[in-house]
Amino acid sequence: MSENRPAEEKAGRGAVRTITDLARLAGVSPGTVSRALAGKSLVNTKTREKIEGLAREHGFRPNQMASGLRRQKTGVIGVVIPLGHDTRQQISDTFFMTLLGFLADELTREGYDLMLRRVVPESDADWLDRFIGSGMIDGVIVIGQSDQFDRIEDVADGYGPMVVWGNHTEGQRHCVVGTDNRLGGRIAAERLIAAGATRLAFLGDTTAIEFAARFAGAEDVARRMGADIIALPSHLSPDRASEEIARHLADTAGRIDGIFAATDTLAALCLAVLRERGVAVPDDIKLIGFDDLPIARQTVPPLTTVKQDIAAGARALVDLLLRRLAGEETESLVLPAQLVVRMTA
Amino acid sequence: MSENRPAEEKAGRGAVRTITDLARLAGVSPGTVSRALAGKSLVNTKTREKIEGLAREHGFRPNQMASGLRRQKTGVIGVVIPLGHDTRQQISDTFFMTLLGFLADELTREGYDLMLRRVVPESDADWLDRFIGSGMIDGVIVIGQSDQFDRIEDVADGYGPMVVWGNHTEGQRHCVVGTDNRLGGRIAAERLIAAGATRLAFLGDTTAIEFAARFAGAEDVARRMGADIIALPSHLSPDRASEEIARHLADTAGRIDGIFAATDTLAALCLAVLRERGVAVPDDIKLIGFDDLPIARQTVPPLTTVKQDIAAGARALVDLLLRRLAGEETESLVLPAQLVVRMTA
DNA sequence: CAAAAAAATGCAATCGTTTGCAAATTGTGG
DNA sequence: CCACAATTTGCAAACGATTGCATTTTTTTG
Repeated sequence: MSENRPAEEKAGRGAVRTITDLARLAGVSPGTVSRALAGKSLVNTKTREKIEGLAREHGFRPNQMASGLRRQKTGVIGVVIPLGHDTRQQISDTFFMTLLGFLADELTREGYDLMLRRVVPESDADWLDRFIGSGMIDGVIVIGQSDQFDRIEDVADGYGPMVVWGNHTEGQRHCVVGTDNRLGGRIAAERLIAAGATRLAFLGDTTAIEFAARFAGAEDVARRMGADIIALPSHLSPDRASEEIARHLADTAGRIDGIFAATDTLAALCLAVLRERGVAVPDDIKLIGFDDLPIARQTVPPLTTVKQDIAAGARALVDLLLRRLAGEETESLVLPAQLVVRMTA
Repeated sequence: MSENRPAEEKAGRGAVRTITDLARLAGVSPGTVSRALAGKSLVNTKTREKIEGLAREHGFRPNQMASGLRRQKTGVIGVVIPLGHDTRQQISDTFFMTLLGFLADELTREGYDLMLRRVVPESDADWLDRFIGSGMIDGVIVIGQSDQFDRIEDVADGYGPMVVWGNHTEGQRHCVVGTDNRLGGRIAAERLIAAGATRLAFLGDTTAIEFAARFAGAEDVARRMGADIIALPSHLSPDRASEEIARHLADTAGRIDGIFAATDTLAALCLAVLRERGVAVPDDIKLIGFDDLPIARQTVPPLTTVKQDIAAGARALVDLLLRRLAGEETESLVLPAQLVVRMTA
């Protein structure tokens, strides 16, 4: 398998590793090879073809590190997921993972690679600067503000190519893409009330800023419509959430008739607990989720929910980031939330 | 905010960007700064502290690209998901995403960064060599062999630091970590038959090698126990799978009484379709899944399934890769599959 | 066909860090 | 106080690709 290569293979001591090796083979200078491979117009067509042929034949690809160093750009976008509260398992949260999948698609399509980093801000206050300062990435997408709003704001002042998925707050300085959580909260509460509920509960951790906004939206409507609403804090990871939900439902038994869950995952869990307790949905308690993940369609009964357009979100994140990389100033983008009526409310 | 820095800030024309800038500030040579920051023992303790102090003060971090170039290692591990058949949406497949999450954890713990790449081998035959040859990664983890077994074998001959998640085949040359799919298939079929089923169906695309092995295992048992088994091909993405399952169930109505779904996702979908058709599970048809994803606990009734230990898989992938990076030869690792009995079989 | 313009190529510096080797500094023992 | 060893430092050459500028080659044109 190594004997069927002609002499130059041995002369070059094995494979063609650098642009200089290839230049030697082609009988030109390294500069010309570089230009040929980069598709620049300054190279004679015949020379270029010869070089491209040799490159293909020897499976040569220019070293991205060296290229990156010289050009001061890497072709890599960093994607970072800060695990603020609720450390464990958040990275496998379906919503984030779906968003990540779409981001991978979009970035690939634009010719960028994706460097994924999962950080725990509590034990690593420096997480964002470190990533940015590493010199490995041309820009960064932060998935979820978690409880790191202030730190992100700080960084945004001195670093342009950053876009964040999360909640938009009046007057903030970093560029954010996200669903209108407050609107979503209003939509959810309106639906619950329209379905006949009057004593509402919000299920989720309101220290997370996105969830706080959803809760606030629901409160707006409850107040306006003369309904009650209470917050039932809960973690996101299924194992912990299950117990917490069970406890909440036991504590509030008979005192609530409508639940707005912060995510579909929580709603599905809640549905299971309600079933165990023999509570009929939607007859005894109405239930509405958030996100419209695939699971919403598969619960029994299928989940009424507030849809976030994840694909559109990913597209927007990448689009805005590229614009910022090009030096443009960009505004934040707030995506609409949309009611999806199924069977639980 | 820019006026409260002492004079040297202006002298350096803004921030401290390179090791040379910092050297100037500290009054030493770049080499010394490099050694100090790398924690080498050849530096005087006092000098080191001074340099570290300045670095912290100015938020300086050495450029990873330059460092990588010089040291010929990047500190980055590539993770690539080939989307062989069933192109669309596979990257958001829950199983892969969960595995990816654990991989991120493990790699971070070992001090590596993770570069994620999603490829479509059909339109890009060169996917693996390109990634490896980019010079951006020290090693690669391939998630899922898809239909790219041969290409992976080819590459394995010439490139050491690669580990693959997937199915183990007798005599293969690349290092693989994966569940014993054939065993899993046997376990599933045994359970279905023990629950009283005799006319079995396997739901899933048997051109994917992992699924083929699961099917083969089930066939082993069916043959031995005198039961029938047929294969019902299906895509993985929920939208397409739903219709396909509906069609299959219509076609085979009354002729099967046990279904082995290739993944929990398919099983959950299947459960929904069965419910729509008014088929009782497990009374009329027994159903068993594969993976033991969170969703298996949340279906109604909860899903009996064959568990893969994803966390252990991720740990093994990283562990083997690091050993290979250190030049060790490593054997493939086959993880056991384990029956989890819930309500559907 | 010579001169000028255009195209193609080569040269060498550069990106920022690391590291082998040499030089300088400090410490030690006689 | 000197010779010599042990520590610290500095110097300069890498790593591999890119690119402004100078130089060659080719083409065009009067």
